[in-house]
Amino acid sequence: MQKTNQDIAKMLYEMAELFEMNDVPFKPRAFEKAARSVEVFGDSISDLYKQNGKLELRKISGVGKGIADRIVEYIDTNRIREYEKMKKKIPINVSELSSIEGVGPKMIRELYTELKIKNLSDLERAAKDGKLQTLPGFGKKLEAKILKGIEFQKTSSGRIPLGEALPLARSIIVRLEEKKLAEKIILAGSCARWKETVGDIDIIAVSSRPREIMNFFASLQEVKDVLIKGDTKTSVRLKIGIDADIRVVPKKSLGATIQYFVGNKSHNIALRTIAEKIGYKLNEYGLFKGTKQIAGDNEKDIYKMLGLDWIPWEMRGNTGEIDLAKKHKLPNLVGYDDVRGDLQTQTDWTDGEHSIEDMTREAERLGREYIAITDHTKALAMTGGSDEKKLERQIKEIKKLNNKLQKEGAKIKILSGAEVNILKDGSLDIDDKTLAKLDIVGVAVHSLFNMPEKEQTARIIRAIENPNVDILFHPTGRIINKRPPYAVDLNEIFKVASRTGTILEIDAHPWRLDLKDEHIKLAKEYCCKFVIDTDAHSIGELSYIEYGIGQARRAGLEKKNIINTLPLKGLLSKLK
DNA sequence: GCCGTTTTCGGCCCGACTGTTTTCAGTCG
Repeated sequence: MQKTNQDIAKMLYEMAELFEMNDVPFKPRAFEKAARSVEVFGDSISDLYKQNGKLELRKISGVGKGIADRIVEYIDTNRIREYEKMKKKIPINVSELSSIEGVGPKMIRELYTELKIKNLSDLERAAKDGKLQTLPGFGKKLEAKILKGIEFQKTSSGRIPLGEALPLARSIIVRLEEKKLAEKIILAGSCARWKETVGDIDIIAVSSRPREIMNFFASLQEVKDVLIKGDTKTSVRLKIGIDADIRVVPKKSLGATIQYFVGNKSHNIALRTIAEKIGYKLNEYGLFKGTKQIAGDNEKDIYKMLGLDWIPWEMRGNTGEIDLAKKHKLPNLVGYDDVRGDLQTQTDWTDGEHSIEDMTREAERLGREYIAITDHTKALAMTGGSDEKKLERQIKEIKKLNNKLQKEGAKIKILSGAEVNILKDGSLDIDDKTLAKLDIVGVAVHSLFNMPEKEQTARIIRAIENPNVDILFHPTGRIINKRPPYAVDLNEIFKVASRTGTILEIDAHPWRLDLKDEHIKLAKEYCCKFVIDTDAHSIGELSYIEYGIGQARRAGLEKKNIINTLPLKGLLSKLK
């Protein structure tokens, strides 16, 4: 089995913890840093090594000779001798134990040497038997905390989709604002970066009444447990299964705090390192020269003092954005108001909830200038998919509706389309004559998700080579936290899409977000064009567009890369 | 082990909070 970047990262993380347990200096940080880079690296590291050799691996930030050697050993032999040696000395399940809140490498070592605890069930038994509190440095509270952590881990799913976290975070913020305890409340963390899944919700407040905010936050109805409650910081566990943190800071530090809580860890470390090199110190209270704050009340000044352009929140992942900011080459990102129309929607003609007219009126209310109706086609029998005749009927119906709306003075225009199924051999389940009559033809895989990569890739390529096809819908088919993407060679797909002018969809539905950020980045390198649409099956889902724009911004897309930022006329000229 | 406006040696991000102990190490983000 080929090693994925995730596999490699996991191994490096585990080695970092083993070094830490053995009090090896500096190696833990080095391995952790390399693991983080590996985790977010765009291409397959196994492929990179096999195609271009070991030296290529040194291009991954934080990977030098030593770690490159170990990655190669892992890919080639499926094991790392040094890891196995350490593991033999301390034969315990480190990643399992350290996944418990409050349990770190030093405690794990203590637990093993004193009580021979090797895994989670050992730990649970010892805690329940009251053995932990007998150890030096441990006490009753710590034991109870560990038990709670184990209990939580059993019921928690880890990260939840942004589509669940963001509405919840926004609702908490609304209530904080209504309390009027703070001058300013800001949503930070991965929600602010529009990351597709969220591990915790971070909120920043500027207030002269921090105590009251801490109390109010800890008493929210969504809170299951209070983990930490201090003077300026409170951390709670939410019933939904993730944590939420709030931090109160003085106004003069607001920019620095936003910087600190929005950027991911890697981005922040990189910035602090830059600061240090030019004789400054950066923390969540500001940028300091000695003890003097030289920037901090707003973010732009901090970036400027570090010799960088201000970096949009979505891009802060230390994946090349800092270098672009240094060279003044950051992209001019597509804005949240730039998308003019929706190009994938389903109606009650198939599996959608609402009529074409209802969907159109809601789209107009949202400010869209056009909406494509793209109901499923016949191979998806369970959705009542359209055949050629039904599609012809729908085209007529849409014409009628367009006339009616125009008479009423509505600005929005309905486009006729379809979400056409790609069959096993790459042919489509609607004939070419009918496809040619539609304004928009999107194609998608809805069956045989488990085909081998080569066949799946060939299947999709044949479909997008059809001259009637405009868009490839949800190109990888993944459902976040539920269904993995099907095996497909995206490099090949993007190459062909670029050649045939097939537009790639960024499906904004928060359970899909397909293409995802790093795939968008890759497709951009092939000069592909994109569309951001909602895949809405009801009027409420038409507002999901912001999730897709968030992903596009994470990948550095500009307005010009996205065809539905064009007015209708311009858009139609780009379709086949 | 990594890295270089301190470039092949000598440093390595930084602060809040907790529990247990009484001055701080460990954990977390």
